[in-house]
Amino acid sequence: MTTPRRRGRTIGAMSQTHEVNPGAPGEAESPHRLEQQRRENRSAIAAMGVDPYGGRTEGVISIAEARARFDPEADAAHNAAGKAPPPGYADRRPVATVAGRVVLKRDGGKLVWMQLRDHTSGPQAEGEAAPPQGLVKDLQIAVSKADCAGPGFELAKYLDLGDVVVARGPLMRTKTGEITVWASSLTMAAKSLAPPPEKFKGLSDVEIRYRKRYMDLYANPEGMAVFMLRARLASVIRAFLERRGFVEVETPTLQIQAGGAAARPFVTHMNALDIDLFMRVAPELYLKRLLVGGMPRVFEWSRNFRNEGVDRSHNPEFSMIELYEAFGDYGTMRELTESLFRACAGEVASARGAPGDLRLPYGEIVIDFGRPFAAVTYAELFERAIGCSMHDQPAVRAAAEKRRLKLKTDKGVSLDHLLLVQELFDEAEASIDPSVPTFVLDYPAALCPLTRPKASDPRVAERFELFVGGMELANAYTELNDPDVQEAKFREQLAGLDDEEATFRTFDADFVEALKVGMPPAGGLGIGIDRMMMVLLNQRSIRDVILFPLMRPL
RNA sequence: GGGAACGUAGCUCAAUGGUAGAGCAGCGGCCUUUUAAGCCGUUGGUUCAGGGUUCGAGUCCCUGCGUUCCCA
Repeated sequence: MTTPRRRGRTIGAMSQTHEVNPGAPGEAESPHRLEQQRRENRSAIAAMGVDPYGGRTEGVISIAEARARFDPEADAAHNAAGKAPPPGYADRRPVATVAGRVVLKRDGGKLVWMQLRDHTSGPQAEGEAAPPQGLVKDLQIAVSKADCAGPGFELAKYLDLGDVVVARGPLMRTKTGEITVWASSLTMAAKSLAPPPEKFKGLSDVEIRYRKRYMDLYANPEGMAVFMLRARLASVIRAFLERRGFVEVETPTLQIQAGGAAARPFVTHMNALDIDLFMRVAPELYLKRLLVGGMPRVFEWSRNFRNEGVDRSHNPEFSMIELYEAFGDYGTMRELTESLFRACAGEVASARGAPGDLRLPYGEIVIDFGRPFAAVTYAELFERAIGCSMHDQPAVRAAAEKRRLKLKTDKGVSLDHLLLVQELFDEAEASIDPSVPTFVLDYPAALCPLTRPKASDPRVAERFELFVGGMELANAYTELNDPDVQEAKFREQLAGLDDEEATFRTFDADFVEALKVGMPPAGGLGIGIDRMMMVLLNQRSIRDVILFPLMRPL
């Protein structure tokens, strides 16, 4: 067989399996010319006897690991030995096997340079101190005609940007100072038939980044860094909760009734039983059943589904940590929340290379998770922002009028005092300093019917919300455990529903049955994980912390 | 739900209503220490889709599709 000498030249008489595939379906749309050229290069590689799609490979280490293994002394000794090493000289340079995508290629004739990227690496532009947080610089490999065994050198000539290769060789430093794998072998792991994004500017079209995350992750390593860190934070959260005795459980995602939150559910249908089912909007009512059963501390990493709008801080499916602690209350939840955020911020600080510095950037601001979180009661915040007591009914109505809020419902019914308070409270929320994590405590009892009122003042419920970066990130309660009170509140809620809401909100009789069995007093907490990640990882949109956000089909 | 902006080569972006361009990628050539390698040559377009105005539309108007931002 003739070994191809130059890339791109048409290869004749090939018997390999990876020739251009004329039998592919959809003949009407012939491959793009760039894809066609890559198919030809694939054929050329196959003609060398190299499988363009590789196979099992032992001993591959990450690029970060390879960089860490570089030994300056062994490299210096090797250089000192010169081209004619003295007898008895042994090359002590560590040998690394690395795998990655070819993101840059410089063909110098008989010496081909490439930059390999994996999940631990990214580009380091001139003048920049380091690649994005948590990543090392892409690793250079050199493929020399003289030193690379087998078809490796010829293979290098035919590689396209975006191909995945495996290189093995000693770790050395070039005379310009760059740590490099001087390849003794080079094999193919995957041929990329798709034209790659711009090699320097990456992929900046946000729509393509969300729709084709597989391109985004390698073209924009800062995105990779976000998702790798998100995964580490998930581990931190689980470890934190387990250390405190919480048990991770899984409860139904498909529910007969979508309870636990006032949100519009997705509806689906089960054929076998011929019933409609709802995707859960919250795991709450099942987790509380577990407290009844005797599990003292439970949490669920819950994917919730809410059939509502999509914007910068809402995706129809989102992750929430929900947890319940028997014999706790919203005070124990507050301590837990603050400690958990601090633990996560600490992990981010370490990844940023500044362990212990919990001042994390978020857009234009810096959020300090190291200082004690601020706390203010609902009533105080209301009065400070609106200028009157929330209990002063005429003043509240006047404040609402002044702000041209609508004072009547669509049906012309005059809005109740507490609803006006609630409307005005949006303005109070907006007045919270986004750079200071702030607990808002003690909501009006009438606004949270599933929460236990304060013994000292039944007008307020033992509930808090945590605001960070201008978003509500957490919500906690002292849970109601009196079945009769719970049932009455449920019925009261249902009575106020319009016809549309009533179709998917029904009375959860079994949950009341469970409370009759007896649920210990408990604190409950929900944390919006995606929003929490936005704040910790400095991402402006929820779509930047969700791998595959919902996109309208094209 | 209301308002605004954007959609041009594989990617990143230009183009007063008047011949659709550049950089990168690609293709051909040279090169064994390159660094977004370099040098010479070169290919590549249904300007999101569909209507309309005009002698002439990437550009102006309308509708649709998609995305982003602001507001509620």
